[in-house]
Amino acid sequence: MRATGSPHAPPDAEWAGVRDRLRARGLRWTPQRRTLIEVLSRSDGHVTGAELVARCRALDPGTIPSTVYRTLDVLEELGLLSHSHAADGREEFHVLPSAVHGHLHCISCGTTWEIEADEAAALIASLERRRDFAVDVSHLSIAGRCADCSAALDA
Amino acid sequence: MRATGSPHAPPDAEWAGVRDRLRARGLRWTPQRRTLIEVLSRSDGHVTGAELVARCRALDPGTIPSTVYRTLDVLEELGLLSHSHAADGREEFHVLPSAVHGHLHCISCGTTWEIEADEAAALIASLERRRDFAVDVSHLSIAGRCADCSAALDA
DNA sequence: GCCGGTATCGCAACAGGTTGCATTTGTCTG
DNA sequence: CAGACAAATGCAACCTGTTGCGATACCGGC
Repeated sequence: MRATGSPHAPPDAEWAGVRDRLRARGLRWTPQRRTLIEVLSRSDGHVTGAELVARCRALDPGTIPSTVYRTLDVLEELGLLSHSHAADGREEFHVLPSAVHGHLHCISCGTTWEIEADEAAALIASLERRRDFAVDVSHLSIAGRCADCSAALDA
Repeated sequence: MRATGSPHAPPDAEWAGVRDRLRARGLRWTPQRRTLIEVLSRSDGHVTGAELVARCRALDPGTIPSTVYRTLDVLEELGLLSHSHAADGREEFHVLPSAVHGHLHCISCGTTWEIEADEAAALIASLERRRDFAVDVSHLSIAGRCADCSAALDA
């Protein structure tokens, strides 16, 4: 069972093209990158950096963290990934973002939800207009308490 | 030169009362906490955790980081501080928040600005209504590019 | 002014990430 | 297919915080 990703570009095609996309930019296709791509293509939704390192190590015990993090940076530049920070500041990666979106984090239960760009459109427009500030929506991370946790707290 | 803080409660009065506020809760007034309060009373605006540790060490070279961070947690519970995360995930503390507010971080130059709660009111109300999610505005941190950096990038 | 309970401290180990640098290795060219 | 250049890797050290635990020292009560 795998996420289907964006309707326009099937994920497998995306991943299959990575090699050539890298080369086209003068970047290289290495075993370490292959391993990470393999992990990512099986991942869905939100994953922390540490989690990705762990999964790479499962495929290749020789995996070095700094290599993984550097490769993640590269893939983010290619647009295959976006990252934000969870409520505690840890990195959270989002694979194959089919649409630009931000995240909602519950500080009680730790669950994450996506928020679509249009949901934050008013805020973004206001900041753009009043401060000439270009918001990076994909990095937007909002902390708070979800409905369930609020209810539990009242009880 | 020192920030004047909230109009209702002059900062010095706030800091002077900390000792009693701690004791009233069964907490203690220790030399280490005194040092940190001293540092905070001279700080204005946004400070990173590491910066606070460094300033404490300047007053007392024997300062231990974990003690500082634990004390910061305590002071945050008392409402004397709030913290959020900069665009890179590092902790950023805001001293004596006179009003609940979020932050704007430029990913290019690293500058931070405050945004008032009413500026994000539409977003907050919308999340509250549509998702029953209670946003923690003081923890809200928005990354993007400021006017100056956008202009510089075009050139 | 001493005493005892417990909040706090200091320390050491850990966790997640980043950085600088010497070495290795993809990849392009001929 | 060999050679050379630059991109990536591996490694080690570092940075910012966090956590567990035994030792210390606040502080309220007698």
